[in-house]
Amino acid sequence: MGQDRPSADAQAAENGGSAKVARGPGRRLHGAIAHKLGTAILSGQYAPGDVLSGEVAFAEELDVSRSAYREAIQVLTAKGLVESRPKAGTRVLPRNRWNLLDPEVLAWAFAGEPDIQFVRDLFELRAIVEPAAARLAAQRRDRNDIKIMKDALAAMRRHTLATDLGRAADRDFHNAILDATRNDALQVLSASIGAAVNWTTQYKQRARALPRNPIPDHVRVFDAIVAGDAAAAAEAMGVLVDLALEDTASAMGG
Amino acid sequence: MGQDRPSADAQAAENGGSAKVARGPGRRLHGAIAHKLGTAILSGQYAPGDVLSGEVAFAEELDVSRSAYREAIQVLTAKGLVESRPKAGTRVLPRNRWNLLDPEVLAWAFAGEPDIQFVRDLFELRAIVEPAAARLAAQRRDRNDIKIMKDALAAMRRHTLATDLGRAADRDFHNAILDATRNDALQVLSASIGAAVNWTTQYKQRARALPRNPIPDHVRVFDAIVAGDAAAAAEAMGVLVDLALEDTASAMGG
DNA sequence: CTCCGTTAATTACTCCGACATATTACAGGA
DNA sequence: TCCTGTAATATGTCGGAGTAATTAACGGAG
Repeated sequence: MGQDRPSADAQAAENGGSAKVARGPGRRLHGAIAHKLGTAILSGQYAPGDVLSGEVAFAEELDVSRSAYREAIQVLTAKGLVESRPKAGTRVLPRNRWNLLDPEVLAWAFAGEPDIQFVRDLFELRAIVEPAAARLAAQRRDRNDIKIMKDALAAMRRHTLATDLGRAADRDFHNAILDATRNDALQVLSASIGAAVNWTTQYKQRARALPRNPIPDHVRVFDAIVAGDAAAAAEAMGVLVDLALEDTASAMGG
Repeated sequence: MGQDRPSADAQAAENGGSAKVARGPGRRLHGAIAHKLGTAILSGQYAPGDVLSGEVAFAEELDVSRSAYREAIQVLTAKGLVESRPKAGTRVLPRNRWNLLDPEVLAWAFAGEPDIQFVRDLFELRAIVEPAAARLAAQRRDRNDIKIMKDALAAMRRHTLATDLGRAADRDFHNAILDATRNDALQVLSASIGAAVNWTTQYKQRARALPRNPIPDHVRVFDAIVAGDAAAAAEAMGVLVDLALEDTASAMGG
């Protein structure tokens, strides 16, 4: 919820010199510049160690003021993508300095062709975190958590996962589980990964036949959490993650 | 490594009006402003929903230019702490929008009195992630990984954990494990959490008698990884995390 | 010839003042 | 009461000037 989806703007290449940044609605100019540069870095267009052109040159090339350009650079710096030093210029940092779990960085990473290896890493992390979250949720959920999950599950039954409403219900269900863990750090982490991973499924085809009805698997997780059975909840969630992995793997042809 | 430790500048309060920002060496002005505001937000000095004074007013109050102030705000915006809209002003976002796993945000969170609940959340997350990392490391480590871990372990034996060199060796050991997982996302996550958690142990007293010799427990992890025994590696790492938890709990009086 | 201190050039950093834009709030009319 | 248009206000963007810091070149001493 609230996560801005990556807009694949691969058509913005080669305008023949005037590389003006495209600012969508509600997006400030410096935000658009950050998006442009961020996707360029994440896509490997700029490699770690590369130095960007000087402020004046680059700002002029993008046809924006130096202020806007600098504010964009501050954003990239805040996310660990680049580092600026007087005389040395602004250079792209090594990949292990990047805040790969930052929601915006994840969005940039999936704006273009997602890196297979990175997707694998994220799924691996998800397979570690999500079952543990379900385990905690089973131990700490209260009546209110259960009600929210129940409603979300009912909504999932009404609308299929191929619809927006269905996917929203799916998100609500998983968010309810995260809320029930009573762990802010886990919540933030899982929400970011979940959003990013879901983008991969939408990447190739949006509405295609799902491999199998996901409702029963969700119900298993729900029942285990309601029963307070931590082990069963973790196991059932593991199945759910594996299912999503298969789905994504087939969608990406891996 | 490379993680800047939070500098507890609690003395910077109440200067009687001239709230000039203190910029340490190597820290730009906008970075100092971001640090000041970031710690203020993380410490609860500004609550979610609060609106900051206008740009001109606040910049003047801090005795900095509007440009520098704005660049600092962009940093905070990039980390999900605040949101600025024309006419509405800049307001602090709800806590679940904060990028709590951002290294700088973690540093800000631990710059003052760390929130007990948040520390508990981080340890919980660590207890989930670290054993899993050890499991993967046991499956994927190569000869080079083992050599680095071995050297770090030897350094840990020479210098105790009470020394800087000893702690550096400890970091090297754990970083080597993370490298061996071959998972960038896991690496970034665990490095952030590990750094933050270590700050808590240094918070109260720096060099005090450790509850017990940590070397044997580290050796158990090392041996399991060398042997490629995933289950044993995860179990041994779990012990290590629990040990750190006890250590921190006693240090914080919980 | 090597090493070290000095100098100079380049680059980001900071400041300033003005204008543009978006959003809210208010007032007026249907 | 609700809707619409208008005005006020704070952020957003711009261009330029001057400062500070760091690197690299240079020159002299050993």
